[in-house]
Amino acid sequence: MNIGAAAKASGLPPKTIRYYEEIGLILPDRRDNSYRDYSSDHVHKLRFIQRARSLGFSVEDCRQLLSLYEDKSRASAHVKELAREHLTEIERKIAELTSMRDVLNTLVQSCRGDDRPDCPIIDNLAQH
Amino acid sequence: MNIGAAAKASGLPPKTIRYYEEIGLILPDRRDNSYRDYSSDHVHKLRFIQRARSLGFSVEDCRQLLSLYEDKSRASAHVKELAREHLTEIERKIAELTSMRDVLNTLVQSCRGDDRPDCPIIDNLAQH
DNA sequence: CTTGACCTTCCAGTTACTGTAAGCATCATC
DNA sequence: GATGATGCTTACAGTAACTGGAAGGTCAAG
Repeated sequence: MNIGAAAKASGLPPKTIRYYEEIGLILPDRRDNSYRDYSSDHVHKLRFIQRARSLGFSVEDCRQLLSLYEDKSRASAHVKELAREHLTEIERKIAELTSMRDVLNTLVQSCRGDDRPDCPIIDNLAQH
Repeated sequence: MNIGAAAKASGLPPKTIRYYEEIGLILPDRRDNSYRDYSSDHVHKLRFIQRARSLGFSVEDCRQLLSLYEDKSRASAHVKELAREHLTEIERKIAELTSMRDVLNTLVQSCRGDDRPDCPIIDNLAQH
């Protein structure tokens, strides 16, 4: 399967798939014309990565997850540990963004937003 | 004031302050010995930026905000608009992360996490 | 006069791609 | 067989916002 077809099948852009090859994540075969050749197993793994990425796992996490996926005898505790660390990190980000949102919301609410120059948002930034 | 002192006063690392000079955000004076020299106004602006960055504004947003801050006659509507766009973006990110968290949470809950190989987390990544 | 802290510049690395350009390969059509 | 449209190849540059490190100049204290 050419890279274009693999892209459609996996939901990833060709550029991204080439990038994954460059960093040694998914290494396709090559045809005589030097075209990349993706098997259904390759595509399966690409989709695996696509899904993990959509859950916010880093590419290095994906590498780990793939190798855990390959290792049919590994303990599920290992996977769970990775997922839980990631979950913790996501929760940290949510908390950070939520706190930003609350402050910003308050500031935006308090600004009249008319043609006059006085602005509680700028004032707040300036005073701290 | 040397960069080290400006760093302490603004809460930003010296490296970051140099970077802000490099991109033309805060341009300090120079002494004869080529040391950077920060006035209290410079430090004030550095703190302004630090605060805006901590609310998640991009560096380019900070540039805009600084120029709005400088322009004493600009309409507050202009500032509010910028803040509201940023707020929208933050809310989008929160929604995205929350959805990731929910899925991950479910998966982590459903995985026993023992020494056996079967793992709903990996299964979920693989099946999609 | 030396030591240590602080300053300088410059270059490379980070994350995960994305854009662009120059140039083959393939395929459908005439 | 020629042609034009895709699709493929590589290689290089750019993104955001720093951060780390190396090599070397400056300054105050002892």
